[in-house]
Amino acid sequence: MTEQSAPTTAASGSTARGEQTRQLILDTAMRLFRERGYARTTMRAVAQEAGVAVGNAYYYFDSKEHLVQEFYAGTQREHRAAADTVLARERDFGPRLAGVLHAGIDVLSPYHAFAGAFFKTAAEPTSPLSPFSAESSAPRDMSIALFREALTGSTAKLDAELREALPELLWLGYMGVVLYWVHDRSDGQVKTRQLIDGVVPLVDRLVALSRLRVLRPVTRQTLALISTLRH
Amino acid sequence: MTEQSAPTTAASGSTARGEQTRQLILDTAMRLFRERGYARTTMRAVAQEAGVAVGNAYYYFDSKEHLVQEFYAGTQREHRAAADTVLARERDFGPRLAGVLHAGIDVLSPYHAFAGAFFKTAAEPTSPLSPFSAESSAPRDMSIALFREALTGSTAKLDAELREALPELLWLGYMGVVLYWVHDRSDGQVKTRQLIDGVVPLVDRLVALSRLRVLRPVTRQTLALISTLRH
DNA sequence: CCCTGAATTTGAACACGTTCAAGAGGGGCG
DNA sequence: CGCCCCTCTTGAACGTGTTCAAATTCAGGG
Repeated sequence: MTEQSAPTTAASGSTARGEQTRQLILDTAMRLFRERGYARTTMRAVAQEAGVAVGNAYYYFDSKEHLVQEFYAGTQREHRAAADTVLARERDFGPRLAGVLHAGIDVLSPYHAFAGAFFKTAAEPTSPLSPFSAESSAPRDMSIALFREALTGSTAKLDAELREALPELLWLGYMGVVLYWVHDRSDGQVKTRQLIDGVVPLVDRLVALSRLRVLRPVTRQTLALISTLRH
Repeated sequence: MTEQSAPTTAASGSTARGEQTRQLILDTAMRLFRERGYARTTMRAVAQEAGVAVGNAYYYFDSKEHLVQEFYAGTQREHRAAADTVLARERDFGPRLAGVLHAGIDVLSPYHAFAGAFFKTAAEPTSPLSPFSAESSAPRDMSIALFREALTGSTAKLDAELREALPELLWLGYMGVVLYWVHDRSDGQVKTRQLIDGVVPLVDRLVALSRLRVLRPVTRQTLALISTLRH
């Protein structure tokens, strides 16, 4: 229930004329995506079920894929909310990280069937929907902030430089987890849960080890490489 | 100019009747993909330029995306060939790995402009074109074999268990490099080269360090996790 | 030389995402 | 009230990937 970035505020009941129509179309589309999957949901069906003309849907959304972008933003907000309850409770880095990761998958769960299509659009670099694109920087930054919070709010001790760079790496790892989840055909996507529970202690231990003398050069080199690649 | 996997051999001039047509369509499509990009190449244009009816293209290829799969298989063969010259020369693990990775990007280079579309189809888990799908297991296994060769043909000393599991991890890392390359907008994709040159020494060092007492538990845990996730 | 069955080829037709010119509604202003 | 202008709505039309029943080609047997 947080604010949108749109120019209209949600404070009063009377926003721009078409706001209700927009929401109706979006809700209808999301329902059909869940019921029929992405590919088998036609824009004509969305329009018909919402009781508007097909062109009207295109007045509010640039394309069918942009409907998915709204989904992306929505789950992002839910992820934040779900993670916050865990972050308020835990202090250790491991459980905090696990909590954020599990919360992300929790939120995505109802959409597993059509999440493939979601990732399909996300993978195309020219698409504004790519999680790496400039257009997605807002939700991406919010997601990275979540991992930063998991780290800085914890009792973990680590190098200042690593502390700065790690959140983005954790987000990248999260993208990997989501990729695994999308391909995960196990019952209730149990394997993804196992992946999280197995990988978190490893990350936790490696972060602790990074201060060791033998691993210092590796840490340094890694951070240097990242800063090179970032321009 | 290596052999195809098709049942017909290329030795005599008389293969199945339509083999030439098939190749003509494929070559035309690849040329148009390079010239105009994937999205702006219509199947009608491919058919017209190849001098056949549009339905004929669908007789040989199940879909437009399946034309991309042929591209995938083709570059796989070229990758093998390009990597072999490096692997015949080098003995150290680092240079061997770097050679294989650079060879892969070398082969892909001419297609950078339309590689986005390639990755788009590759990301969808339900698609047979996904590098993780059962249908792509042949090229995937060939690619993994390439990394196994880079490792086993080297002088690197490492745990037997790790030696067994590492090639697949290296292939996974290679997928990551390709993903980075697809998004790489730097001139001539220099940054991808920097990524390879920066990451290879790190991997090399970590593999060496994996035998150290402090890192043994981490290695063990990692390998255990992988075997859990593989069923 | 014709006949038969399979391989190949054709192009009109279909469903879908998307566009766009045209209109409807409705509020502010003279 | 009349006029204007901006927001919103419409649905026919376009271009695309794909399908399919029909036509064509061809090798080999009779």
